[in-house]
Amino acid sequence: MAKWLFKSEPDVWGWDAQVAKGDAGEQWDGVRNYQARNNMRAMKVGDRGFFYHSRTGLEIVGIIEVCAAAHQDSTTDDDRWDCVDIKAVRPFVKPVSLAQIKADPRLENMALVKSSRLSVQPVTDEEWEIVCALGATKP
DNA sequence: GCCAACGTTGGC
DNA sequence: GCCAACGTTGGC
Repeated sequence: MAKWLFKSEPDVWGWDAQVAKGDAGEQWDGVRNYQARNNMRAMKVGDRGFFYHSRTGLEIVGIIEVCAAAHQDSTTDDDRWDCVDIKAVRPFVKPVSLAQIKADPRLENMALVKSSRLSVQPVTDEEWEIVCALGATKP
């Protein structure tokens, strides 16, 4: 099962808003970047991902699960843009900050560090385990 | 709020 | 198909 990372500015759409949606989840709309879209098209129901707060927060705050495969982004009529639905699984016991990730040599190749502007990113199984351990949270 | 890095657009 | 100009993102 593949692992991913979703970035959002908490002022726009944060972890609390995601949790409030419950198991129904919410579409991860508004992505207008081909690489991010392609990542979403590669997702399968049941895949898990990290939820990262960008700009304000700068930390991974929880784990989400993909609950619907890629479909048309309903916020646009442009059929180039797809999105998946995700739901909150559990919060991190200890949020993992960007500074922590940058300081850990095992995580130096994370897309979060290397391609900081990509809003939907793949995460390797190894990175997944390390970050969950840092967050004191069950993967 | 600033600005560097990146992606996209559009003229040629 | 190149590349300059522009807009957006996101760390600081």
